[in-house]
Amino acid sequence: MTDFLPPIQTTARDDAVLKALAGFVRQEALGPGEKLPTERILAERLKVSRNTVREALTRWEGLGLVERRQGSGTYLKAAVSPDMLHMPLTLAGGNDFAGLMATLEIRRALEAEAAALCAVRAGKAELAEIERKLDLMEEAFRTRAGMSSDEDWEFHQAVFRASGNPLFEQIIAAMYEMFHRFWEHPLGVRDFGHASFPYHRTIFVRIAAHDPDGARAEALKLIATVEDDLKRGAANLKLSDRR
Amino acid sequence: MTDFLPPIQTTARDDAVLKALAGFVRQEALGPGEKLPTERILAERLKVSRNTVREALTRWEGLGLVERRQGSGTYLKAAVSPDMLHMPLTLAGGNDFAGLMATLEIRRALEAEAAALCAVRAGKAELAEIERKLDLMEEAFRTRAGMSSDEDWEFHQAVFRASGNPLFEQIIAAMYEMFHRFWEHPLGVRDFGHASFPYHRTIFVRIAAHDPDGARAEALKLIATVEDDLKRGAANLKLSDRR
DNA sequence: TGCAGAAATTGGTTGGACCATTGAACCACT
DNA sequence: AGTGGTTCAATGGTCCAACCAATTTCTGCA
Repeated sequence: MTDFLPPIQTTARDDAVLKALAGFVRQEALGPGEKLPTERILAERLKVSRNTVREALTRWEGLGLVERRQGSGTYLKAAVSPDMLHMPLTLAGGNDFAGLMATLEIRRALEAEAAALCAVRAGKAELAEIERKLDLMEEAFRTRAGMSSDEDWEFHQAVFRASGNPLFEQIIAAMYEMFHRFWEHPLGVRDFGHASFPYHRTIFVRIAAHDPDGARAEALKLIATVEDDLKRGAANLKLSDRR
Repeated sequence: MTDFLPPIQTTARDDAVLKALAGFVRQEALGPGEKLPTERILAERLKVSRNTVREALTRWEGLGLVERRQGSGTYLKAAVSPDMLHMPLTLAGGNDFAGLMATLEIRRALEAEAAALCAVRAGKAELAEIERKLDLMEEAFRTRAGMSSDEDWEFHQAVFRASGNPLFEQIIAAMYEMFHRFWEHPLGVRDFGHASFPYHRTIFVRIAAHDPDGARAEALKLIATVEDDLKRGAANLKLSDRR
């Protein structure tokens, strides 16, 4: 009675185009930045309409795999392989306080884990790079008497990169815009992020000591201070104006 | 000299179409499942070609915002607002052992944080739902004498859902396929995931006790056992056949 | 040689046409 | 009444041919 019949698949033109194109990219060993055939040529070779090719490429463009430049051509933006994992995340109302807190929670998760991994895996070169970013950040903090979002971000990026897992950097990079939209306009809180400053060095110390649990704990403390700042800012301005 | 001039928008037809459509959806208060105007009507109303409308809708379809059914219409799949944050992530090369370990590290990060958030936020209803899934999983474990990936997954999903942050569930859902590609063929390890079984209940206990740090620690233990299983499996079969 | 303008290339858009699928209305038969 | 088949309009999917707009390349003059 409850027999499960999966729906059959009849036609999937543009998907087939994408699969063929992925195979082509793989065979030609095309990397990021390289140009792939023009839409007209693809349409002719694949025996489909140029319109169909465009729909397929639009999909890839939406996924950030490819960049189209009018008059020039279509270029790869990222490595593409047949077995790729696509994660289109959509956060409704990305402009309000709740949306920012949601992304911050993701950041806390990743930041803690990346710091812990970093403590296990970072070699001398990675540690030196992280410390260099840390020095730059502290220097900027002294001269300009406050947190500098750029240098701060570069420090965190260095940690993510040294985690040895490219996924961390990718995910966090995708959220960069979201974070910085508020970093630049920190809800009217003076000295926003000020409280998080000391934890940058403590994180580094725990990483350098190859103490994953300690690094994780310090990272959690850092995000907690940022979260407190945000909550304070949200309390200051009543936020009733935002839709 | 370094004046930052935002690039002017000379032509951005399909983006404009999407913005207009988002405004329309908002004004008409359309929710998931509802049908939006046909491509022909949209083309006529917006004074653009139907092809342009199609490209715009293809973008939304790729983002999972919309579903097209030939002969029927185009339907909303998720809430859509003009200020939405899209984070299309594409993770390459998830088919080898290193790729799986990389995703597992992401999962550890999210699982730990979600459990902690859950301990803070989960109400009676959410706790009951999680325990229900837990009971189902333990029942399946007893009757079939082994871990059941479906019931196991549903338990974790319930935790993510109760975290109160939709991003967790989205990210983890996108990785579901990747995890299960190996779950089903567990590298020749007998009783794969067996060691992780007891931690499911300990996680729940810590969540129910509203102990975020405890829940986080238990979640970390659970993932650690899975990681050990994987490493054991990778050591068993030499893995030299996988590209 | 250097460079401005012409020409070719390439993605973006348009309008129109036809196909494949869907779903509702209708009809015939039981 | 209900079952099944047919018709038909609506809708997304594909195709074609042309033109527009941005970019690149070529060409010829100074």
